[in-house]
Amino acid sequence: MGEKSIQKKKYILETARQVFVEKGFKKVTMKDIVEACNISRGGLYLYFESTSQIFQEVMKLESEETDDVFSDNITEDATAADILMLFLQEQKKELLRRKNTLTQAIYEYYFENQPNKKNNVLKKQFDSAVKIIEKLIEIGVDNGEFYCEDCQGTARNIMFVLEGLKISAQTIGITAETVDREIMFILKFLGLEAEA
Amino acid sequence: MGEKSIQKKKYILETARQVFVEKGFKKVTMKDIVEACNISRGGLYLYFESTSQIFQEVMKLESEETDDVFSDNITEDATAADILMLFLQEQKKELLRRKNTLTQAIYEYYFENQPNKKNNVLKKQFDSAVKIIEKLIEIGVDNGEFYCEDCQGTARNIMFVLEGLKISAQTIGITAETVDREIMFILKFLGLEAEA
Amino acid sequence: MGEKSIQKKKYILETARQVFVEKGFKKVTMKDIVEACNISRGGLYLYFESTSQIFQEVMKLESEETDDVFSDNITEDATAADILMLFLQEQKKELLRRKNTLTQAIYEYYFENQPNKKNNVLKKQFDSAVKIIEKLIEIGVDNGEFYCEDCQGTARNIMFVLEGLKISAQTIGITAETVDREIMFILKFLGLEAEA
Amino acid sequence: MGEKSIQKKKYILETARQVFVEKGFKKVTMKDIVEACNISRGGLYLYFESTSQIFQEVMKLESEETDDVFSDNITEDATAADILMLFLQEQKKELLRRKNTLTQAIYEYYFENQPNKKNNVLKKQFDSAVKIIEKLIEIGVDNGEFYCEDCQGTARNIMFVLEGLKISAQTIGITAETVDREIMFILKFLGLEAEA
DNA sequence: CATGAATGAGAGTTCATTCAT
DNA sequence: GATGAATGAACTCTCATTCAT
Repeated sequence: MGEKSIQKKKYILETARQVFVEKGFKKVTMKDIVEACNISRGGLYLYFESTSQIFQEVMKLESEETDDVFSDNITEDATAADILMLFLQEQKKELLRRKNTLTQAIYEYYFENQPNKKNNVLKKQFDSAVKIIEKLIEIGVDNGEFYCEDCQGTARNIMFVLEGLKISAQTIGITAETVDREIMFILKFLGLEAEA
Repeated sequence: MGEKSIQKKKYILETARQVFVEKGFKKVTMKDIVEACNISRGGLYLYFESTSQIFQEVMKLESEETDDVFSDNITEDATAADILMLFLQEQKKELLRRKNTLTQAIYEYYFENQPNKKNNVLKKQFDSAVKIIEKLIEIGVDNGEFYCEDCQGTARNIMFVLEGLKISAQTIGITAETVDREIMFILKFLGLEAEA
Repeated sequence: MGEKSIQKKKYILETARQVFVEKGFKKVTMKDIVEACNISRGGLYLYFESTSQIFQEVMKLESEETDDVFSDNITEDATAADILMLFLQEQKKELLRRKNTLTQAIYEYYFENQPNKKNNVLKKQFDSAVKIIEKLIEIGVDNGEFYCEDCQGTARNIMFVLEGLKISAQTIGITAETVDREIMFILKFLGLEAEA
Repeated sequence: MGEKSIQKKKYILETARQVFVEKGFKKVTMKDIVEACNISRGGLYLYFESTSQIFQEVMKLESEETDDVFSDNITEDATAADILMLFLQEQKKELLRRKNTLTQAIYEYYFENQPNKKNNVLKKQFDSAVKIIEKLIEIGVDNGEFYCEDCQGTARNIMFVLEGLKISAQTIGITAETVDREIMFILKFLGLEAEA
């Protein structure tokens, strides 16, 4: 596959991403993507053979690009509390962003694909996030910033709360206040008197 | 509509429920339901005019039938802790039941319908659950069973954790241990040394 | 068939008439009529077996009821010119009445049924109208009211003009002025200086 | 759309025309046309989206092709009477042609579309025909061929008679004699002793 | 590589007609 | 007589997928 092909493939994935953002996963058809990309019907099949495959590659691209909220924004002398706060604010932004989110599509995709299967990417992301938060809390505890008896349990709890907020955002709707309240609840639990 | 019609309508709803359990909401077609019910194409349209309408009535039936976990099972001398425990165990059972659950279908339905709209039933259920748990905790605190500074915040937090577990069960998969750990985390937070 | 049955049949025909007025002939379904009559689906079949049959009976009823514009309204001492004028004014009213007319339905019905067949009722009506007008003109000529060389030809011509106006009313639309102009044209041809 | 597409579109329109000729407008389905054209169900939708659209284009094609009876057949030294006669004979041919006529379909189409609306093509054709005939009569009068007091009125009258004959041909049936008689009536009115 | 015409399966929906009650 | 539930055929329309160019 030449350079040009790679470019085109990337173009298709980026355009398709937008389609998934707008329609979720299940309702997207090859035709939708063809039309969004302004390419020929047959053309799409040269690169991909199903919406499932396209969506998988969209998610892959997404995770490659989003990667490191942390490494990008963290200064030398940031405290654990700073970093945790940064992470939570990042999540808040994501939660409240109604558009430009793949959230629904990802949920729909995982509804019918591979829950419990090995290499469930979503699970890996979840677990890795738990680990990072755990470490962070441990550091905070060591520094005397936080108070926490069960760092891993707390990290896991935080992640489930975030998941709960995420799905609620898509189904019952949540406001900035709701998120702030949950964030403050978490921080207070860690012994911080937070002002979100 | 006669008695017989009512029976048939109920039969269709129960059969359709199973279809939604198996395929979620978006992918279900009128044809799927017709075939599952073993009735004629036109027959279904005598009772319902769209999968959306059917699904709404399925949810309604569901909520009517599930209604009162509490009132049914609570004895005179149950403590607040007993009742909370009962509630959490009930949730656990629901969470782990992979089959026979409308969860995915409900999420899919709300993905494309009425988030943020008035009379979002899901939201009402969520809010009412928060209130019940809040009351329960207050009673527990008054009785000296629990320790809790922010009853409402805690109730809300519990519900978001449960939501997080619910969606996780459908996407990344969860085990009984995961649920138990979260339940214990909650109980410990309320000052109970729990044995799940 | 009892008295009650006859009443019901008449009720159905009158209600169906309205349906044909609104939708023409081809697009009317048995269901339309059932719903308009507020009777049961099976019930209609006890009396009629197709929209065609119903329409035929509607037309029959119509012609029985409309019968005699002439006999009803003509005074003893009316002149031929008076009567002709009365007839033409009657036609004008009918032509301009956009609603409550079976015209379209009748045309549609005859489009697919029996043109050229014996007992084409429409043809009989046309021919009989020509004859009446012819007689009228003859009387007028004898009385010195009209001038006319070819009474039958003129009568026929008048009827074709009226047909032309009738179909034009349904397709290109006509105004009262258009009708008046044509009536005046006819009258002038007969030697009358008409004020429509 | 390539040359081939244009050819195919034309092929569909020509085939569809035949279907409309046979069944009128209202009863024609996309399926009828698909089958007549011997193409696939979806194929037709690549070119047209409804029977209405197809019919409109059929009429357009028809009018483009029929256009100029006059310009094609009129010699240098033709008199007004010659031309009028030619026109009337042309109409006669059309009137008596029972098959291969769109007449019924056109009537049905206009029954449910745009009577009285702006750009009612049928109305424009009618009005333009009136104008042409009027001019023709004026020329004839100037040349001493015709006698006529109200050229416009006469032209309009001729057109309504022709309309009357046209609809009568479709509903009660007419013979060549009937048409001839009407043509002679018209010619005599203009002062010509005609031999149809 | 790329196009887009073409196919045909399949979903939605409506109705004429029948038939048990 | 009367009802209206039920059936199944027929129609509309959309798409995944293929294939000649």
